[in-house]
Amino acid sequence: MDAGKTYDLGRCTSCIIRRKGLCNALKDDELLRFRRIANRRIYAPGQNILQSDDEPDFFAAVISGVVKLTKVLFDGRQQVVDLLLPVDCLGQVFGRRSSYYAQAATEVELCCFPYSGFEQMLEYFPDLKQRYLEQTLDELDSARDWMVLLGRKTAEERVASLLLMLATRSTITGTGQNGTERPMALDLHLKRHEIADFLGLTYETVCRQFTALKNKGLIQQPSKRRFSIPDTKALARAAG
Amino acid sequence: MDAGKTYDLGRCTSCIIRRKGLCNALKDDELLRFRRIANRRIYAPGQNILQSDDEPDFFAAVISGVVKLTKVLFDGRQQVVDLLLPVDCLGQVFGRRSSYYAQAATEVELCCFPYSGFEQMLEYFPDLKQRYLEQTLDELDSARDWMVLLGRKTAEERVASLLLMLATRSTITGTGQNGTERPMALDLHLKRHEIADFLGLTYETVCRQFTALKNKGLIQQPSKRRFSIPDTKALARAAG
DNA sequence: CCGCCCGTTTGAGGTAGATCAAGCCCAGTG
DNA sequence: CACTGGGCTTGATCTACCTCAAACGGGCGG
Repeated sequence: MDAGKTYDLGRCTSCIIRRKGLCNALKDDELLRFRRIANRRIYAPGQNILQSDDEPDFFAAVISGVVKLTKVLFDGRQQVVDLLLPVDCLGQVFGRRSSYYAQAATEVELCCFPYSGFEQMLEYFPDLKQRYLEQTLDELDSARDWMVLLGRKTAEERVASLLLMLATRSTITGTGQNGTERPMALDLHLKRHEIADFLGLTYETVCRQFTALKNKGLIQQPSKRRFSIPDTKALARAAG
Repeated sequence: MDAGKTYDLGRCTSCIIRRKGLCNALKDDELLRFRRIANRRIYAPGQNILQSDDEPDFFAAVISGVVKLTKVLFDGRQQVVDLLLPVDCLGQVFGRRSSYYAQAATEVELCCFPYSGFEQMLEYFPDLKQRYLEQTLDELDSARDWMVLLGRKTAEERVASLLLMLATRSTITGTGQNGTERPMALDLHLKRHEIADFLGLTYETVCRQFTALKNKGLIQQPSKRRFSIPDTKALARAAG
């Protein structure tokens, strides 16, 4: 660990994903080299990050905000295939080209690396590649879970699943310091229309399911975008 | 390449996936070591390869046949999340546990490795890990394509997409030696019910869409399980 | 403060696909 | 050969969700 020696890691030191993202696979001295090729970018809500036919130019980690990955059919039908939250990664390495659109759903801050540099780092630091592999395997798992949702769940189950997933991941929640249940909460920055495109529904249906869940007492809405989940288990049951 | 030297690679020499599977990342002398920990298994159609709650015991590559990966909801609703064809891999590395069922859809031949051995090999041969990473990224891409199908495509588009996908992958086709179009064909070993679970439909709907596609002349059925596609472009259009 | 616009909600009616229910085909078996 | 059972096909009806439409609400510029 090269104990005692310190490095000027600048913004990396205080970076909120330092201990969770890909870069956690790197020791401080290694990170230094990584940092040299990194630069941060900010995107406004709704702004495009990648077009389907763009020349790929960078690989990035999400630092804050939510990025929507969508695919679109010839006639405009859209499907959101992933929501990237802080720590998640974005970009096609190894020259692969597949047609996503990446769009900022909220204000988004990215930590970007040019492809070539990132690929060299993967080669150079086996732990980094290992980490990236495991992260990819996780994404594959959750994509498959989502396939179950899209193929087999009812509208209500889909909405419940989404809320549960977001509440679990975006842990605004105080997650009971004693480990016990405690109402979870989340801020929903997605429009009804975006939610619909993620769940394979129309926005009207999403709307109706929201009010249905509220009427059943499974969710509450203390403020405009804040939702809270009084009974996680019950919502999980409703989600299948 | 250690030219001139030959190794007793036994069955690996003639293995049909040697040049396409993960093991293609290994040189002959490396493969020798790989082979030592491998053993082949045959499964009968319908036989379970992995249960959701099994202790994971091996990692495997498909040599022949089709393996169905399915997830199932508490009340029995099923979703096939992937079809593994020759070259594809099966198994959860790095101690990850996620609840699939893997079932032989046809007679299946697997090339199996104990987890521990396989993980050591990954560590030891960077090219192997690289190859595995790329294969995983490919699977993620196709999972996402399938999400579009499940979330946004009509029944007819789904069936057309499946046929197209299988025809493309299982290349029975003579793919016109001059590169020109030529009717593609495929053998369908899946039951209507399994197809339905892959497409997020019921088997009756799948049935109706098959006859609809036949009536439109988009597919033909020369024999019981053989299908042929007279005009690939037209079917692709119907698939979205 | 008004009015506009964008997103949301709610209603009424239509439809793709699910569900329920018969027959059919054919391979395997006695 | 008839019998049986599993899978396939087709028909009739039902319904969850889509579509179309109208009203609502609140943030923002003038």
